[in-house]
Amino acid sequence: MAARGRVRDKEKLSLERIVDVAISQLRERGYDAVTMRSIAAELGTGPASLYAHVANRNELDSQVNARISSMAYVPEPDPSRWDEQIAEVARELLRLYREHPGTARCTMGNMPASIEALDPVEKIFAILRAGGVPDQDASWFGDQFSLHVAAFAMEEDIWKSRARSEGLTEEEAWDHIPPVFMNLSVARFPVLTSLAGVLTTGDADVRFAFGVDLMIRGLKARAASAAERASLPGDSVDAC
Amino acid sequence: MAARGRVRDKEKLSLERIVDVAISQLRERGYDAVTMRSIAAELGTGPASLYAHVANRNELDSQVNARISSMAYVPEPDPSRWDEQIAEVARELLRLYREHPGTARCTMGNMPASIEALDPVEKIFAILRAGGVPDQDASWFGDQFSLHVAAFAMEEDIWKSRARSEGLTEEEAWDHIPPVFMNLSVARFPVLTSLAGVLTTGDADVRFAFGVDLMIRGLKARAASAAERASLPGDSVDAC
DNA sequence: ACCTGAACACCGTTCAAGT
DNA sequence: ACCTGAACACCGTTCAAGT
Repeated sequence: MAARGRVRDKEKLSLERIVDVAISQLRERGYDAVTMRSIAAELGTGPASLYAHVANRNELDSQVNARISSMAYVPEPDPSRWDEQIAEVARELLRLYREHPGTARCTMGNMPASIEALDPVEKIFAILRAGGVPDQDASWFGDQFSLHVAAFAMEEDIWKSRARSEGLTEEEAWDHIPPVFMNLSVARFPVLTSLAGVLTTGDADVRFAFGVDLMIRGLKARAASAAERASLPGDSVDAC
Repeated sequence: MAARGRVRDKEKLSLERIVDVAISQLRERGYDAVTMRSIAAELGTGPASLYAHVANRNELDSQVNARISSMAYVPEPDPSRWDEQIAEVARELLRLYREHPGTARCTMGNMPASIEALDPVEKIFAILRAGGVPDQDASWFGDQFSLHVAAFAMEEDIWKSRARSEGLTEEEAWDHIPPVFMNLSVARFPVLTSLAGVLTTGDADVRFAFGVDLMIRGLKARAASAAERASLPGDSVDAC
């Protein structure tokens, strides 16, 4: 029993265990504090051992990204409410990034990640297709939508890390913002100062919902205007 | 003359010179190769000297971001074509990030940056206001729009850096993508495989224009629907 | 094939000392 | 106030050696 069950608590290294530890450390210590060495240490070995399972730090990030992505729940397509379903997916992805702080920074620059991470992507495109979104629009939307969600999560994560490293709570850090806009020169920033109140209205969730809403409404608007005349994305854009 | 003009070619350190060197190194070597030490070396001193002008690496990034942002040209508001003007601003910002590779990574997580960097922001809000966009929508749009543009530039920059570090040209790196989608299992990824052709259609500029177009159209669509009934951002979103 | 210890070539930042 | 040399406490990665 003793000679088997836990002779040593090293049960062989594997990519899976490495990613497990990486994600748990990401959550507990934040992105900057997780290193090859800290991961190796928790696994009871030296950093060199990790390189038998992962090519480098970038690939580790990519694997972390794949793991998080593969955890996303995406509903079966319901054509009558594809737009709400896309908004739901956005919230689900943000929820996952938040539940595993630090992982958003592994995502940016690592898209589309690995093949296992494509399952949720497949489902997102299934929803768009069920909703009748034209293939080309759906394709580009998937790209920009994923980027936007990841960027929001990353920015939020950096913001929180920074606040923490300055010894502030999130609320305290937030409280530093409104005065900045209030105290701007009215002569130099007439619009910004007049917007000061509204600029700092709404928490992260509201801002996120707004951004996602913009993209979904934009997609619908394109379909509507395509009904009149065939239009390319550049439409109002590559005129210049 | 010799005793004055260039006794030594160290003409006093300053934040300005440090940022100058940082940006020029960012452009030439890419984000990862620019360090406090490399900047100091080019200025003929040691890394410790920089800390008299900049608190830490994060603040240097923030200063680089401020410098780049302040270079953005934003046109005077023309109410009749505010939407095209916003698209122009997006292209101008992307152009700046591209002209100074590596700086996009200084921007993410550093918004809204410093006060000097707010001049372009003021002008963007002036265009939105001239276009009749409601204050709250304009405010949230400015936030999500800036994030989206910075994220696009950052992703592109990381992508290019990665390609370069693997000894590939951008074209070669791009060529690796289509086969990935082509060779997916049709059974597991029926939608993705059917979209393979269209997924890899369009270069970076087209994708960028598409994303920006979505956000602008979304903003207009919100105004249109607000005409019928007062609506909050959550509308189709915080139902769940 | 997998794992390891030790080393290499770096980092950002601090600090006492100089001017 | 600004600058410096030297050091501290780290990094990611490599490599010869072990199993």
